[in-house]
Amino acid sequence: MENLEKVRVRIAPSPTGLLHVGTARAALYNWLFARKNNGKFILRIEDTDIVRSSKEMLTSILDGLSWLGIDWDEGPFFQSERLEIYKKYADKIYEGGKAYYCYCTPEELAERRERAKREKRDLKYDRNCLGLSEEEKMKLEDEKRPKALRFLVPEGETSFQDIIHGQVKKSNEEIEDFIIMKSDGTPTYNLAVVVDDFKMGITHTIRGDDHIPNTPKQVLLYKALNLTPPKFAHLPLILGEDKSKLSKRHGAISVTQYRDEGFLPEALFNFLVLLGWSPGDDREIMSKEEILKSFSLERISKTAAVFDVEKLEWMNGVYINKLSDEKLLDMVTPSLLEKGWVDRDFLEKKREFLVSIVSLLKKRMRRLNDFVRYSSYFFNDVEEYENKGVKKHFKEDTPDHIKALKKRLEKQDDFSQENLESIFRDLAEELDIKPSRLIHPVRLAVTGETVGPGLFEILEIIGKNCVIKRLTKTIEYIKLINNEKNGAIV
RNA sequence: GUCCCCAUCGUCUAACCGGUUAGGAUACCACUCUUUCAAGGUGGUGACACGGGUUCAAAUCCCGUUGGGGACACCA
Repeated sequence: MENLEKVRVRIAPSPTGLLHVGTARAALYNWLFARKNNGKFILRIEDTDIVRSSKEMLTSILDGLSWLGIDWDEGPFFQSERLEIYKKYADKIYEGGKAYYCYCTPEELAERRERAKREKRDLKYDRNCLGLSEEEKMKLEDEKRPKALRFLVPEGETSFQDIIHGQVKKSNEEIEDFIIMKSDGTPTYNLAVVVDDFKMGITHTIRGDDHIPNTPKQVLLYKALNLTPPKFAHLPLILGEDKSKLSKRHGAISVTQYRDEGFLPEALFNFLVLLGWSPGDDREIMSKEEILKSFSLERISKTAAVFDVEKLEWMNGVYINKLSDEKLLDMVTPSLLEKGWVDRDFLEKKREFLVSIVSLLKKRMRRLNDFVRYSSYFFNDVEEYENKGVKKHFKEDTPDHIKALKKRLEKQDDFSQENLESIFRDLAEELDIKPSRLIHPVRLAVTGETVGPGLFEILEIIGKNCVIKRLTKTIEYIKLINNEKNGAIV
């Protein structure tokens, strides 16, 4: 309703790095806005910096978006394939007398900027080449000096209306004559976005806060070309724990990295959306459909948000627990294969066994990789016992207890957890010890660890043969350390 | 050095155009459950940056201070 014209938005990543979570979130908001308004979401690759762009990064971006469940209606378009178009518009600006050639070399400019900085002066371009006489220009042309095209910033003030921030104003005196065409004939970012956003019919430019200082420049270009700018919405930045803009030095920043670390796309999607937006009520765990239903640009906050991995982990745990055991098993299967704990044949024949492990471990998983961390003893022999557990639970009389237990278990055909529990408790009573004096040593014997799921459930899954084997091994082990202890005393 | 943006628990946030014991989530702590660790359940600690206005009434509107962040490339 709010727009008579069809909404068209875009995400325009540059393939000079992996898909940053900030870019991903901007993509999300754009996508949500497009879907919400029945509009189009366009993917454009800003690869005019040929040197720094790479194919791998492009793949990472495309994969990351797809993985998150963000699909695009048009594109990907590549700016590197549209160079003639920018040239045409640059010429138009030049012919209109709104731009001039600059023969200063990048080195000269950098030097001047450095000096300005040292002398604590403003580092704006000094319009050196604007005042060039015809002769001077001819001379430079004869020398075949490379030239860049600079936009001639007019006097006055430039402002724009931002959906999130309201009106933003800037005096043109603060804007330097920025370059729109580099000397190699490629456009500069500010020209390229303007031309592309116009050519692609973009109605709303939704992007990071860090672009606010660029926006007046772009508005100026729209004006110079006699075009109507799109509506702008500048998103708050995502910060690292130290409150500075999230970047490489904060560690994990790319979507693919989170994928590889065992996060679910639904969880990351949900988490990212809530970083800077809320539905207005207390809901947090929200499906894509729910989010879509309540999403609006107006509810996006202005304040930068710290990326809190702990909360992401919690949310991921919630999503993991929503999965069925079967589905979750499928998701952790690759890591089991990779570890070499199972093979194809095993997967097929022992599916029930695997599902029961998943069901046991699911509640304590926060990432998919937690599964292999917690499940080793279901697939491998226990090679060593946790040290502090040995001290605490392997006592002088423990071998006798375990021996007695082993004797009873050997007679059992029913290895159900209920039956196991009564065996343990009965025996403990007969031995006149607390059940825990039996439970803890056995857990350590069978898993090598002091913590984990309920013991009887573990025993049921591991099965009689294996449990007996491990108990036998433990009896020998404790005898050995007991002898050593006694030997040392004598 | 210049310009711009922002300001509610440690963190993410709610409180529609001024009236709330400032709500939720996470994290943390306690209790509970219990064979351990989690999960679950219950409870708790914890915030309107400061100073001026405007108003009967300000977290909310205005101004300033402070603080934080961002941008000032022939990168995007």
